[in-house]
Amino acid sequence: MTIDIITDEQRKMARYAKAISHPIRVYILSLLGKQSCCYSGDLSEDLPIAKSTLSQHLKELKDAGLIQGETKAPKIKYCVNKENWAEAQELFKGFLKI
Amino acid sequence: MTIDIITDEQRKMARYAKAISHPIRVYILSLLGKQSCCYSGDLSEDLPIAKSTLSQHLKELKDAGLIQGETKAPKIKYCVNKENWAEAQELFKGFLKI
DNA sequence: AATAATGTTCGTAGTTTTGCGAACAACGAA
DNA sequence: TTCGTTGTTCGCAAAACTACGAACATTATT
Repeated sequence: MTIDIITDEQRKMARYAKAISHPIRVYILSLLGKQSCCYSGDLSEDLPIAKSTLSQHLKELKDAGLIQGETKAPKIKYCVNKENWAEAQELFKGFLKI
Repeated sequence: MTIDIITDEQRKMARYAKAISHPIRVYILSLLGKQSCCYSGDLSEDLPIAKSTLSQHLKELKDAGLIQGETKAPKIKYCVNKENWAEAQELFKGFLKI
C-alpha cells in the first residue's frame, strides 16, 4: 500500500492492450498483419461505421504507436509501425509465456 | 459498409485485450503467471488502491474469464482460469505472429 | 452471541470511450 | 480556379471505466 510496485513494462503492456481492446481495431491490425499496409478508404468501405469514427480508431492506434500513416495525397497509407509492433510482441510474449 | 465482417475471434481478442488493458490487472495477471494463485488480501497490501477498487478489477478479470475465485473462508483464493487463459494465448499468438 | 477479518456491493463523482453528422482542411484534376 | 475526393476535427450525447468510502455480508474465533 506504499510505493507503486507496477513496472513500466506493465504499464506499456496495458497501453498496448488498450489499443487493441476494440473489435474494430483488432480488425484493422489483423488486416495490416496480412497485407502490411492499407488505405483508410478501403477500411471505410468494409466497416459499418462512420468515417469520423474510423478516423478516431486509426488515431488511437497511431497514438499507441502501433501504426503509422504516410500521406499519398489525397489518400493516406497506413502501415504497421514495425519497431513498436516488435516491442508489443515481446511484451505480450513475455506476459503470455508463449 | 454492409454486413459485419468482424469475426467472433476478433471480438474475443478485443474482449481479452480489454481485460488486460489496465496496469493493475496486468500486475495481477503477471503475479498469477508466477505463482498461479494468490489471495486478494495480499494484493491489497501491495497495491495503492482501495479494497473496493481492487475487488472491481478482480471482478473484471473474472467476468472476462481469465481468473476464477475459490472461497477459502474468510479469504478467497484467485487462480488463473487455465482453459480460457489457453484460449487467450492462442488468440494472441495468432494475432501477433503477423 | 459478540467480535474480528475478509471481501463485495452500493452510491457517488469525475474521466474516458465510442459514435454520429456537420463543418472544415488538403490536394489533385478538370 | 473550381470541383471532387479523402480525411480530420468539432460539438454533442450516451455509455463505460475508474475510484473512493460507507455499508453490508460471511465466516472463524473468542
